[in-house]
Amino acid sequence: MPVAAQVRQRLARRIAGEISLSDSPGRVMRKWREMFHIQQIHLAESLGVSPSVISDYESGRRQSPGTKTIKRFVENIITLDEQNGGQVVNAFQRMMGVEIPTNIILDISEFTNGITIRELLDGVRGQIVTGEELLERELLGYLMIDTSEALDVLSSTGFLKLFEATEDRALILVNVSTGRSPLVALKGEIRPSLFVLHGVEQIDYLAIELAKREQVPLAISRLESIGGLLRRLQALRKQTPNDEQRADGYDR
Amino acid sequence: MPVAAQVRQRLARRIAGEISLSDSPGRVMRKWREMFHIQQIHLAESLGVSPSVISDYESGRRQSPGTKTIKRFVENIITLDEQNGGQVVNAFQRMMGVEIPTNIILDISEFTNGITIRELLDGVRGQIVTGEELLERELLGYLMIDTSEALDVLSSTGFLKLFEATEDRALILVNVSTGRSPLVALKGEIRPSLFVLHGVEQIDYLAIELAKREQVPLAISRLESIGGLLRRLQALRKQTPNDEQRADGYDR
DNA sequence: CAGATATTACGGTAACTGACGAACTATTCG
DNA sequence: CGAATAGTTCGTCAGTTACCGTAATATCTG
Repeated sequence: MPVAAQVRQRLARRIAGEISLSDSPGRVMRKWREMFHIQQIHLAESLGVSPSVISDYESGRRQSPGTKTIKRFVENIITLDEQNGGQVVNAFQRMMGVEIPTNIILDISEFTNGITIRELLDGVRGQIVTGEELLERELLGYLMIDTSEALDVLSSTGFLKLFEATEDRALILVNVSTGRSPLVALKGEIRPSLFVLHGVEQIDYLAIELAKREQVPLAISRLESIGGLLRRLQALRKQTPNDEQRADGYDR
Repeated sequence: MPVAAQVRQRLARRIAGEISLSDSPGRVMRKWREMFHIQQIHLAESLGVSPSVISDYESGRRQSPGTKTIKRFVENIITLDEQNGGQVVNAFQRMMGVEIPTNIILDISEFTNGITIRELLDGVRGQIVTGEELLERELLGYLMIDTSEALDVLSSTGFLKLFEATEDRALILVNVSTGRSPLVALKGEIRPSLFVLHGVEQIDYLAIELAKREQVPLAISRLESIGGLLRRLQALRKQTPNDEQRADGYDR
């Protein structure tokens, strides 16, 4: 089996398993649909059903969807992403080796055409703290994680693996208190090209020192909400859509 | 989360995912029930339903079981095994790191109280080919794999990992042609305590040489069918049942 | 081959899924 | 604000699931 198909299958099994074992399958379905940046309408279209059906599942009106439904759901979200250049599947592929619990992942994507650190920071209203000289470096994607959750479930080697998995990408840490804990895990050679902290009141001096010493750009975002951050990241993803695949008049 | 719970969860997700994505969920359910050495009657009892219900699922009368059903099914087979000493879950735990496709696994279990190589060979009517001096070594479990299938899907490092995962255990290879291909993969330090080949007409001279050189006992089984082999292995598993858990008069 | 054990096949029924569509509510943006 | 966009709610209904129980088969084991 080709590698791509294998990754696809592993991811599919993972999602399907999570849905089936959940006490509220609908919530998990929603989580994954959102992780794949797919709207109900587009998913519905792809499944050949009315959008209200998706909403009924996600809201829990249907409490125990059958395997056929789950299978169609999982295969469709993955296929839709693949048709879109595999931005999410490919990003996940890097995570697969790491065994990261998906509940710490708030958002993940590759950029179809890389964007620079400067462009990303402009997009999310981020202020660079250290590493100004690297603003023109290209980012291939980003990963946004829930730091407080991650600190609970990840060991320091877990963080290290996360850093390795985000090589050449931006690691966006939200729900950060001081920034110290994640940054101290920074040891290996392979690391993200950019750290963005969100939700810090008082940034830790050691975090800044470490970022300087380890030569990794560090920025903070002072956006109000995580939702706003997410929306701005979406806008960056969309900047260069894969036009060949778009014949239906929609501009996703 | 304790390690045991994590293994349990990973296995549960895997099974649930496989069921949900299958075109015939019932067949997959049967596969796993059998892998866990649980009878329909006992599973039904544990689920609080009539045995015909299980049969209906497995035979495919119900084509798209709901998540509730899948969840209950998966959790019950795992719990039943755990109540029984975790013979299968623990055996699987060693496989988890290896990422072995489950379709090559025909049977897997730990022995609650180890048995010797001699006892196992007596039980399955096996004839030792080389390694007579090691007949009194203890085996902690066994793994039975479909060799022809394994040769298709496993690389030689895949085999090596399989060998590592069966340290102190018996590796029973069925559908073997000459025994050469699996044995040549034998290189590392960590390896099964016993190879049993089933279905060989003419055992390969190189296989014997390798087993001798690598000091690993090699035996062949001349039993008619794989089914017979499976049944005899069952008998060995049952030899020392975990009596405290048995208050219902059944002798599983 | 008998007798026990395990599994299947199937008719029946209440509850629920899978789907529609129309009306409704948020949210964003010029 | 008003339109556009995204998602929700809900009545409705045909088809299916989830379950039972019983009778009919397999499958072992002595």
